[in-house]
Amino acid sequence: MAVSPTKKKILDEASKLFQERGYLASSMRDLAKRVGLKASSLYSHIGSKEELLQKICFDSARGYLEGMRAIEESDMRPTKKVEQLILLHIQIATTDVSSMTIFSEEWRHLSEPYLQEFRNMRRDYERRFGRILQQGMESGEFTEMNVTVCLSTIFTSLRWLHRWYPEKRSISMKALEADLLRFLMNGLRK
Amino acid sequence: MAVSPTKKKILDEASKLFQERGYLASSMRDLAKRVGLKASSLYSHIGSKEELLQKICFDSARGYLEGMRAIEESDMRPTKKVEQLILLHIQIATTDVSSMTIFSEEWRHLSEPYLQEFRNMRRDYERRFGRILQQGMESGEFTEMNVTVCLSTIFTSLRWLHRWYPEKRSISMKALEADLLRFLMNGLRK
DNA sequence: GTCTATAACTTGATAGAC
DNA sequence: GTCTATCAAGTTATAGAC
Repeated sequence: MAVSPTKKKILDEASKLFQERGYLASSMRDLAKRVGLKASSLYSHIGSKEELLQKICFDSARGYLEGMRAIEESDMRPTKKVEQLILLHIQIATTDVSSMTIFSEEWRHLSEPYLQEFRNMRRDYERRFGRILQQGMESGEFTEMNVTVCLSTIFTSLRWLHRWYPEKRSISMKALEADLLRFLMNGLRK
Repeated sequence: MAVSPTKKKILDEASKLFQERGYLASSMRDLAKRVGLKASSLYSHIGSKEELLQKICFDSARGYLEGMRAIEESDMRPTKKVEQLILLHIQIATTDVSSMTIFSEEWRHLSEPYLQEFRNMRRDYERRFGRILQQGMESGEFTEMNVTVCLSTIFTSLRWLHRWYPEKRSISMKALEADLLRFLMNGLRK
């Protein structure tokens, strides 16, 4: 299971490169240059360009799903669960910026059957998130509204983090998290 | 200023194609096939592939900026202004789905000097939107929080519309707009 | 493992006949 | 205006020497 240092470097640089330019606009020559190799040498460590995208996408997906399971199994109120889920997204976005971007936007360049598999995992996650929102509405903690609207709004608004974060550090991380969490929880309340 | 029917068809199909697959993943041969021509024939009507992207991006930008100006010039309260801006976004997203997507995500494939110009227009729009939010906080209509956080959250959450809308029609357009508006205005209130 | 060389293919765009 | 033919450049990936 130990990953060689070169392979790790390739994966790290690929994450950054795909984030900056997008998967399609990133060539294996660009990647090799950043790693300090010729393009052909990359293939001693990896099988293909898409394999890199697959690894990034599915590793990220695993992170979300594990976090979701831990929260589901707890006996918190829906309000607290949603708070924890939002904090999970924020934490992933701020600790692993490049993967988050790729996970959010580049996954559609996966080929089958990976594309289908990714979509399934995503839908599973969304359904489980939606179920918690539903519970919160039924228990009267949240205002009644279309679950898909809430869900999509929360997801996409958590997605801007990965664009914004690497740039400005004028506002402290803690303050940012607090304001974002407050805005979204505010949106749900009665 | 009249655009020939063929040119219009090329623009329309380009919008749809770029939205579905992304700008880079769309080839001129794909586009030609949809239009019902050979790739080389496209160049009797347009100058280049990027010219299509430019037109889509800047036409969209114009729509937002015009809407912004009308709202700025009115004498509504900040709350009402923000409501109107959100409705403007919803309206653009639901009437011109493909352009909205490209405007949101594909603009970065513009080359200079268009890229710089686009960024400037975007920043201008964001600043003006931010100023209204600031006014609302100062007047006590909105809760005090980081303006960039509000702004980015509102923008990106309005952006999911263009992914969601073409698919599901189970919820009526009016209900959707109402819930989304409510969620976001809720997020701002004290 | 890394390199050079290259295969096999796709891309945007052009030339020139009709 | 549309076509066929083609160019020039770029792509992922492989072969084989070292």
